[in-house]
Amino acid sequence: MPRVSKISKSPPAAVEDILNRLGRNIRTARLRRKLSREELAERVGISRYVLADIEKGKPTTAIAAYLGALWALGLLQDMREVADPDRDEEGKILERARSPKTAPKRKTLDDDF
Amino acid sequence: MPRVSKISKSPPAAVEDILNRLGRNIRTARLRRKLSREELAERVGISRYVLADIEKGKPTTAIAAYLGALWALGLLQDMREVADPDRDEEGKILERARSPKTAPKRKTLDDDF
DNA sequence: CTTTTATGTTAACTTAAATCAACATATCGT
DNA sequence: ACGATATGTTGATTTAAGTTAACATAAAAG
Repeated sequence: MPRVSKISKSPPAAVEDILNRLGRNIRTARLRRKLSREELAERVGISRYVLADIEKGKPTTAIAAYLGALWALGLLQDMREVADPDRDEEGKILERARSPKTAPKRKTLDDDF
Repeated sequence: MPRVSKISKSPPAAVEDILNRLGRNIRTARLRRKLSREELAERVGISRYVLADIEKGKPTTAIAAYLGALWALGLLQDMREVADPDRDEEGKILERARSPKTAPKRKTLDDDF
């Protein structure tokens, strides 16, 4: 992507790690299934060059290409819970602090005077 | 990405679903943390426009932008197990079929004649 | 060894991803 | 109501992502 973002040019180590990991995992899954790059790429709908980039963990490659590879390998379901609000404990705490779900008990009756 | 791949132009429904989900989840996490698009985008190292694309689930956006958003929200660890070979049961079966890990028991002794 | 098959590398080309500026329109707090 | 902040939209610009072709090298299969 032109005017390449900082995040793509030099991603934080954590992001780079995940990217390399993902690439390796996709490669492993492909080899286990005895697929060549060309075969898998064709099923995904990309060129073999992009699949090579994916296996290398290239940051600037379109997310759909990565997800397409997972999809063609039958591994897309692993993405379903990513950033799931139900599992985002940090977020839930912050939300609760703002708008307490349990209605605060009134100390006194509304109409006591 | 120019010469846009088929997978990006018209992703399979499953991929589109995951993409929309991811976008929504990132948005939810951002709002819970009371961050504006501009604030989060700046932390990620992208423009507010790209973050808007991400929350819409745009297929052609660089994977690093998506991962950067997860990272800035403290949700990147959700990606660690995606396509993990240890959890790829389908792949493990295929591999086992090819090269049986348990050495096949010899029916007869090696030196029986 | 020889022939496939898989992958690496380079170069040329097309086109849209990402940025910025400017303005419009919510949405929120006071 | 008001002003401030957040987000939507448009157009112009830049530049690299993705494609193809061609050739090189590596690894399997015969």
